[in-house]
Amino acid sequence: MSTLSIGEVARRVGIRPSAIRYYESAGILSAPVRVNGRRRYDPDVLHLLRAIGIAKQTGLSVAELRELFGGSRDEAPSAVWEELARRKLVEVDALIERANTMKALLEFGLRCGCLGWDECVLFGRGSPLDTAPDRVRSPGTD
Amino acid sequence: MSTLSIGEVARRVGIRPSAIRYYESAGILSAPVRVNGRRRYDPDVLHLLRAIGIAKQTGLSVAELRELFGGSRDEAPSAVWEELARRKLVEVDALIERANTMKALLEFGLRCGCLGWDECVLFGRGSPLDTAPDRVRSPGTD
DNA sequence: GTACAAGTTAAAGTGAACTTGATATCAAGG
DNA sequence: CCTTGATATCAAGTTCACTTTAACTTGTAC
Repeated sequence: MSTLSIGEVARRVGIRPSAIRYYESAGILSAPVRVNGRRRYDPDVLHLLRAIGIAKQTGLSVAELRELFGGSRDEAPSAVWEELARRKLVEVDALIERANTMKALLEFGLRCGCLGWDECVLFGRGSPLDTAPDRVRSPGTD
Repeated sequence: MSTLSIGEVARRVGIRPSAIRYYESAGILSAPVRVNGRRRYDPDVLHLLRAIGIAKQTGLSVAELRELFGGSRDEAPSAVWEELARRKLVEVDALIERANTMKALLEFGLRCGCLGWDECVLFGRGSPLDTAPDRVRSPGTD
């Protein structure tokens, strides 16, 4: 029915209209129907925007969002799409692992009551942090 | 022993010397001993920098890193520190949940072979994305 | 019909997190 | 002695992801 204004959509997903226009200009969202020049959205866009929100929060860049969500969505996922999705899946797994490490680190810091962080086993030999770094999308690590 | 040069440290943790100087100027790292003006690091800084790396990847800002890691580390965690750590723990849990949702989303997209994403149950009624957004540190969502 | 809220565009501005450039210092090797 | 390479400082530049501003059009309320 394409009944939602840009303001409605923005309000419902908790972002600003300017962000929606930006996503459109960035090729993440396809241009919606217009009535008298105003964008009119189908309610389906709410799901898409929420998916985009999740993806952003799990570390995907706008460029990656375009690759993942920018397709016309009128055809089945392509081989290129699958490639990216598989790569991203690996990275999301890595993120979950690091988040769990961070959780352990915070919990230990809260629980230990030790003589300062210097003494924490988490920062010493045998620490879960003692392994080589293995980062996701970290800029300037070339 | 404070035997590592800034270049050595950078190389070992996989970041650039400029990042280390930046962390120092930002109050995340305390200023190390200097020999002839050059920074000399104790190997312990490697653990700290790896912890900082993990924290950054789980969404903490430089300001938060300063609060968490910027202390002198010569005293036990303060009440303020505990407050922040507890808050961050909740956010990290939320991040893990969202990352799992993203994982499910990607796996579904890879597995479904449906007639385009429009048809995916993930984007329709009853989707895990159908719930209200609940974001962490999202800018401009005021 | 007039005011006002909400929409439009293009261009410029913003904040975070570093990086880069200019200039200078210093230790070691040939 | 001189060049090389790593380091130092400080200011300015860069990238990303939006937001804000300016100038203008529309739909709705009074």
